[in-house]
Amino acid sequence: MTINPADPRPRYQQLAGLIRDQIRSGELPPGTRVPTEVELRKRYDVSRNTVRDALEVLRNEGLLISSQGRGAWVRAEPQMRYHASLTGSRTKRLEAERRLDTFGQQIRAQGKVPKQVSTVEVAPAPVEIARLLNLTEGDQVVVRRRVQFADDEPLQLGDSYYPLDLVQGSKIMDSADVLEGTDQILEDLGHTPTRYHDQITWRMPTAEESTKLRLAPATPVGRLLRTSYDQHDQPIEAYEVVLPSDRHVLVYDVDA
Amino acid sequence: MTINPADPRPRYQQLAGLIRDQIRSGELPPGTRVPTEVELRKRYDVSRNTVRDALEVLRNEGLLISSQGRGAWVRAEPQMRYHASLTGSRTKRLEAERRLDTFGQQIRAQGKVPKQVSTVEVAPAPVEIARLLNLTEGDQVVVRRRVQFADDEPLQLGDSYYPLDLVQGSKIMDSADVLEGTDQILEDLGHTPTRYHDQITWRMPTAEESTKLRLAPATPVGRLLRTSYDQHDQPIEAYEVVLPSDRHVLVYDVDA
DNA sequence: AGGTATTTGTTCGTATGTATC
DNA sequence: AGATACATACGAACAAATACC
Repeated sequence: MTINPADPRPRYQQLAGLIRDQIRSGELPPGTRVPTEVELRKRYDVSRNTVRDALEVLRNEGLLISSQGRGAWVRAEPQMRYHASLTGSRTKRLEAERRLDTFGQQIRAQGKVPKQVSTVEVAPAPVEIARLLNLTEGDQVVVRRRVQFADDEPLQLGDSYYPLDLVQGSKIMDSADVLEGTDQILEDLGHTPTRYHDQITWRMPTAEESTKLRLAPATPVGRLLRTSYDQHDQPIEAYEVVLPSDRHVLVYDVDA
Repeated sequence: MTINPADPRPRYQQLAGLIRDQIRSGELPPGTRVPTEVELRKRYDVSRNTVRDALEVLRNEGLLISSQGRGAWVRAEPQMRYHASLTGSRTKRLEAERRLDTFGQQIRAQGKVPKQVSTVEVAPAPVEIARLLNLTEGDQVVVRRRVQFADDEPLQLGDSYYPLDLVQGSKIMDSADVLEGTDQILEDLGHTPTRYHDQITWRMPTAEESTKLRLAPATPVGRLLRTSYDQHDQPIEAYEVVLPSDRHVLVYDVDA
């Protein structure tokens, strides 16, 4: 594999393509060191700047991470698997069917130490949330915001919204960690979650998210917006999680 | 506002910051032409390459669009959103994921004209696909690749992989559009899809995806990898869709 | 602890190509 | 056709961070 001057694509794009293929094929597995700029320069007979342009393309695709004085590496695969749902007959309910809220258990199951920093406030509902919870824009909601860590690495940002009159005075309004899980508390209040409605989108992070989650450049985030309904089919919670692409996979099992 | 050599940040980052602020403040509204590289070079007294590095940063953030011979502009706001899966009322059925294959119906339902360009080939299975289909790496699979459009706007890239001995000689190997849907054909072959296993990730697009999907810079893509299982719980298809963030929302309804 | 080599990051200069006006 | 503007590509030098002895 070499750079072909007759190829209509620019050299740096060709080179980016060659390296990308090596990553895809497994020839350069996640975590591997990429040859240095000088080595690539020799191997493909282009200038160092052209090598740099190629690597820049791959950095922007999120395939590589580089750091000054050390080198460049193929970015590692996501570690955290979210079994967001597990339904149905054949698989009955495995332990995977858990509220995302019970974050600690999922992290411990993966051999890591969970930590979270929570705040609770009462605020007017944002439009989108109000609509999901059948409220009028500006109605008060209780917001629990959490930054969640595994082994002191930030993993995700999770905000839960509850209609104020539903949870007023309950433990949910306590910013301390709720060990039994918020679902249990909702159930104690007479609202058992029976179904979820999930909307998944993805985008580039805001500067704030970037900081809080310590994101590498070119790391997009996923957004899972889950609405929970109780036994009367009333919406009782809207849960928004922001998930860095390099740390998560969402998994759904669905019956046809 | 000028570049300050004493500032610890590199010049191109400073310049990117200055221009970014002008965009944020509305001084450079969406759609406005950005000064040419040569003008910026004079105004801020840096080299043209440094100006280019700054503009590159902003292009990667999605704030600018440039085109050769014409100039650079502040990017205008995005367009339409497409629900990759539509949900109606609440039902037990997980209608979240009707087959994405029945692409045409969904598009027509939104008053748009569907179109798709398909190719079919037989190729060795990539590692990840082989694993999902219970094959050995390198085993042959049939690959149906589609670029799907709505009103001549590209919406998504969808590749289906089938074990070769399962579909050999069937209509699936015909690159013509399969009007009844590939699920129907699989059923005719004695394999009824009964459950799906979905994995969702997101990342930055490759240059090729960017071109095929006509993506604006800094538009991340979602990737849905769906494995279908038949009545004997044998994997019969792996389906990979690449979905631009500005055109899709994934929706799942899940029973607790 | 200290110094040197290595490696990526920044910045300039320069030339040429290609698309657009 | 000519001018303008962005794109590609090379060379060069130095800075900054890291690794190694």
